[in-house]
Amino acid sequence: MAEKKLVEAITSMEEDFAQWYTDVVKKAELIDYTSVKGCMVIRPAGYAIWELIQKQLDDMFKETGVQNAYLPMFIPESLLQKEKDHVEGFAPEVAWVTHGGQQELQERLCVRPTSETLFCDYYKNVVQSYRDLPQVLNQWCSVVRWEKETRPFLRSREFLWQEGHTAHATAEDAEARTLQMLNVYAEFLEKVLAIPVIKGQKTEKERFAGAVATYTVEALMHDGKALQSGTSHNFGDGFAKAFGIQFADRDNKLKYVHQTSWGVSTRMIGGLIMVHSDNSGLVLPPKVAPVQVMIIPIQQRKEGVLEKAAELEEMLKDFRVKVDDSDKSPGWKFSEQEMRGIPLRIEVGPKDIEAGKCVICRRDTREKTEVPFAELVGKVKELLERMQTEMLERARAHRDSHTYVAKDYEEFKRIFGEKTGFVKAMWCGCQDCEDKIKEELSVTSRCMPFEQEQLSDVCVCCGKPAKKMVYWGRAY
RNA sequence: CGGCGCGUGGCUCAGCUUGGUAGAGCGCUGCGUUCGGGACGCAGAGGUCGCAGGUUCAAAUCCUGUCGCGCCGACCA
Repeated sequence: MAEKKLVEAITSMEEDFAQWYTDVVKKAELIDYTSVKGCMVIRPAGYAIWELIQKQLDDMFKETGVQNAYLPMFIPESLLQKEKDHVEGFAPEVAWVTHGGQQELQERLCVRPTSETLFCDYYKNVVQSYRDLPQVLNQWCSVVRWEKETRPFLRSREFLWQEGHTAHATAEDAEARTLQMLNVYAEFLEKVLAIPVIKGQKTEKERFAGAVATYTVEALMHDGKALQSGTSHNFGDGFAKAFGIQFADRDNKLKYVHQTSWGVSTRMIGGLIMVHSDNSGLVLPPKVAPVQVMIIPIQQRKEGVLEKAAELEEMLKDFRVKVDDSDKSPGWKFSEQEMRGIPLRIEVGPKDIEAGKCVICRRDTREKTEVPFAELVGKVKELLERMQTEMLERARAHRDSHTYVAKDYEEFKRIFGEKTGFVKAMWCGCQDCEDKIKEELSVTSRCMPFEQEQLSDVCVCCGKPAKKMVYWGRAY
């Protein structure tokens, strides 16, 4: 049976994907616009998702020895300019503070677009000996990048994120940490957000400003576009040299530290929406659903109905559960539950109470199950777990069925002309080919995956000997 | 920064061409009837029409300027 469209207020994704996205975000009450372009109110429903992300990710960080800290929001211009590539990368989009009250500042301050320079300035002071290493710090904060085009969660001028910054005694330690954090991101995205990712390295063209290597986790959205969902950078000793971060090693020689940084942002919430949601609204994986179960009483004014609903709520208190006892009609409540992406809905009315059971309806499949009250807790647990796994499986199946292989440029062009998704193709390693592909097809290299395949011996673009297999795609 | 579109109750918009008492639907408040996929009746509240000039007896409407927002490009998480 075709999917029944129940909510007229949401534009269908087939009709207009961008509008669908905006509708879902608004209807689920995740954000509200404000009078400043690109600056969003993250409403309670949206912020609760972020809190669940933060909590689970923060736990994973700490298991690897990360400590949290907080550094200032302002960076003096002179500090920002110490690392040349870095400042060139970010200068076009920084916001500046020029006045304190009425008085013009002697040195203007940039609102952090990222905090490498501040961490460097700090590490320069606290790192003296190899005994002070490694430094493994993270901060949860907001950063500002003055984007021209903005979209809720995907690209806002101020956004929430975490940025980890580490300093190590050796290049090997720094590289190991860079990859370790990338793996944490990949695991988090798959296990918690149910978003499958491709792990790999960015090409030189797509690398972070000032990094020697940038690793990424790339996800495929429902419309076939790619979303860079998390990055981890190895800076080598470039920043250390620019900022003078040196330590005395065991051999009593003065050496520069090797650094990394890694971050994910509220952008992941945008990914969550574009991977799982449907034409009825938001669909959330249970692990990041602020409300996992909504109990909807039917004919709630009849004696015993609300009492039963409260009883079920108490039985389910180990889950994030709520009762919708507002005086809206049941149909309204069903639609609300769906727009807000609440994984499970329990319907309970006089008929059920008499029969000693209730109805559970899954958000993702809309599958309804009748469950005796005595089996409710076990069934809810089972359904939430199943939903979490099946959402990942479905997303993976979608990604795999939208991943293509191209062996020559004609095929490459034809695929991007006809389809949307990832295309795996060989690459010679030169930026000219990347530029040409971007120019002609608006397609960029997403990453050189860790899992390499030898699809052919020559570059898909120029025909010269190939160095790497690359995932290509159109990106958000 | 270029292209397109839009600023009128909380929301979506009509009214503007041709100047003349600010409208509708939804939402909101109260009361009553309803309740297994966005129920209904009755009674209410709510707007200096983005902002600033100008034209006019009279401006949401015409003119000039300005600010802001959304979408699409280029650039970027």
